[in-house]
Amino acid sequence: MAETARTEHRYGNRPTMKDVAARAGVGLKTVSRVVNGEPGVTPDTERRVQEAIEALGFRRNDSARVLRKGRTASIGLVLEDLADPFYGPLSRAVEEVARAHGALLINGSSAEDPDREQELVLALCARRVDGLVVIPAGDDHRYLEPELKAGVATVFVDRPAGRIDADVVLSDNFGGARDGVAHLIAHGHRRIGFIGDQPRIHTAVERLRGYHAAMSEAGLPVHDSWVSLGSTAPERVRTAAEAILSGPEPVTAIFAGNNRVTVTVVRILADLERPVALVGFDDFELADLLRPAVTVIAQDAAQLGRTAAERLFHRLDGAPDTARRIELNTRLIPRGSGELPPAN
Amino acid sequence: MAETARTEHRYGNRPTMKDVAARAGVGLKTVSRVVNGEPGVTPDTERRVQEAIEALGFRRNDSARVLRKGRTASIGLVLEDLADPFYGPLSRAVEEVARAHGALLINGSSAEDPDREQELVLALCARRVDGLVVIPAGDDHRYLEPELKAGVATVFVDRPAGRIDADVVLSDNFGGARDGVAHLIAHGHRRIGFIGDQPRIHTAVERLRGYHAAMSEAGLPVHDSWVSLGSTAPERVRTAAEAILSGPEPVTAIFAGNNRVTVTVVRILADLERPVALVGFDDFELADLLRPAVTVIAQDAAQLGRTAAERLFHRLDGAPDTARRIELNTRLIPRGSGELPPAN
DNA sequence: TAGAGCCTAGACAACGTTGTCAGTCTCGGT
DNA sequence: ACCGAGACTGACAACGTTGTCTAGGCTCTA
Repeated sequence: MAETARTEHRYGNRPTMKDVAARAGVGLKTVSRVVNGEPGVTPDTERRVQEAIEALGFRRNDSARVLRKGRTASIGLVLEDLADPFYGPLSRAVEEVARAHGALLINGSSAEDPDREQELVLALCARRVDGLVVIPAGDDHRYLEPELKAGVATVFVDRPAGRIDADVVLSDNFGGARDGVAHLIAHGHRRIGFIGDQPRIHTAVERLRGYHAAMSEAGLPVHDSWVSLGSTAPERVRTAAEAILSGPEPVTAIFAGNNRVTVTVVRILADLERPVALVGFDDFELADLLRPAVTVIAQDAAQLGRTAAERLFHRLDGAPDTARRIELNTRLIPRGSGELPPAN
Repeated sequence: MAETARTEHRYGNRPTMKDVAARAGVGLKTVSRVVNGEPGVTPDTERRVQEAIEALGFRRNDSARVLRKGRTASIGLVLEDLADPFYGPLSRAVEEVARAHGALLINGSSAEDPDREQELVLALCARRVDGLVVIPAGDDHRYLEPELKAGVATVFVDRPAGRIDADVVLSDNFGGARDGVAHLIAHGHRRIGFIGDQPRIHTAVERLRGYHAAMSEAGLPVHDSWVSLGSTAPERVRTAAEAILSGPEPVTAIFAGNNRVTVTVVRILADLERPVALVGFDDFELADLLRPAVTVIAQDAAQLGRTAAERLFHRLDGAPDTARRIELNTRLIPRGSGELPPAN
């Protein structure tokens, strides 16, 4: 009892079930039974084993367990940037679902780099995660084919998979953008700018498509110079915005293609004298406290994550199913900036 | 070449090195050598093996590898809430450092629940992560002793470990809060409120201590009703703020103990007629765009994460060292809300 | 041409766990 | 006293990989 644990291990080595068994004077398998709460162990034996576990500070090695059992009880999440506030709620939602299914979450940021995405995904597969939730950076996911065939459940979120048949959970980017632009039109705007993310990115293209749809449905022409797709770096957005706002036919309203663009545009408009209307895709914290408060097309990031993760575990729980495309609605939240009338 | 892969595996099973070896007509170990880029393989043999790998869609099973090698090349990060914008840059920074060291990041949210923290940490240990970065929720980490002894490098961030000797990386919470409150005092305030997080949380207590220090250094009394520690839920903060602002001796300025409190307070002050000065601990996006822009004590979350992760890998790279406490400076960013004069 | 030395390759054990199976012990019924 | 049933328990193989060790073939030199 007061006897201290003495081990013969090299430093850094951890006690194994074998060590526990030796100390408790029982067989290896009995320790395994105790550790896993399997039946068929006398209370007395169990107590001895528990004491040995306690004394040695034993902790089951899940790597070995995984090797034996085949399942890792962990899922991987690959997204663009952990630090982006849009992905916070999403990953949290995925984590909650994973937790509810007793799984851990391993995640990484692709930094919007397809090679890095692939590297990460394959590293996760090598770890034998049971499933993957991927917000794709690249547009060709054929490299995943062997993994899918091998049974790694995979769900894509926010953007569809490229050249491969897989589940995907999306927001209605087209419809959301169309609604947002239509909202500006309804408030009298005729010249509306669009500043979006890189054309490589599916959401950017879809939202641009929504913009064009709204304009054309209203019979409004679109001047090439009103549209700008590219990096969301503040400098790039600033340049684009300044061009759009100062050309021969300056716009009276801007539709911002995502939260980062919106924030930069807000900064720019704050320094401007004439009011320019603004609707942004993605809601963001404090949007309601700005003056004017920012009208947005909100998508429910947490719901995206939750839906994807649930779909994932649904697959893991057996139900083999054909790939499905789930699209979530967006919601227009009028707050002021999108209701400003045009100022010529 | 055009021959399709035919396998005898049960569905869901993945090819192993043995399968690859059989197909390539070589020994198991040769496959291992090719997969790991070890020398001593003829170009011709290597090609045959590569073809077999390709054809079968083989991917090394890292679980087995880990079991054999002892290191998992992964580290765990336990924080309070992935969705909290404060932790985004922090986890991203940890991830970057991990990546630079070829390690993956496994993370989870403790939801500020000590039991859940322990559960998570131990699950990570069972996975045999090489190291841990922990933002503690609890205040007793003796449960980690066997792990530390077994060589799991551990660094605590943002708050110190409880009842255990371990590395910790902190912001200067005391100094930062003192500076912030002193700033308000310098602008003429005498009655200053403090709304902070739960007293269980180290940072909350330290910041409160800073508040008291600044007040006492200025020879100002502190009325009990001016101070409120508790949950950061908006309703709680709102109640606290309303009490502080409406008592017999209403405050003319508020020091908000963290970003969530600050945001809620901003909302409340926006509905108020009389101007109330505000300094918040933690910077947040768009703080500069609010009117008035919000003066904050900024801590560098990314730097916290980076420092902690680097310390972790430093330990993993051999250097056994005594536990160290690293404290990072905070920075006062005056933006307007903290420079408002008192309005009686 | 024989022997040394090098390069390539494979057999085998080990990592720590779990599933299978067989052995021992106890107890109750006859 | 004996047998069968049932409850405990442990020996052993297997999971897929890597480290060690040895074998075989080749080249090079004396």
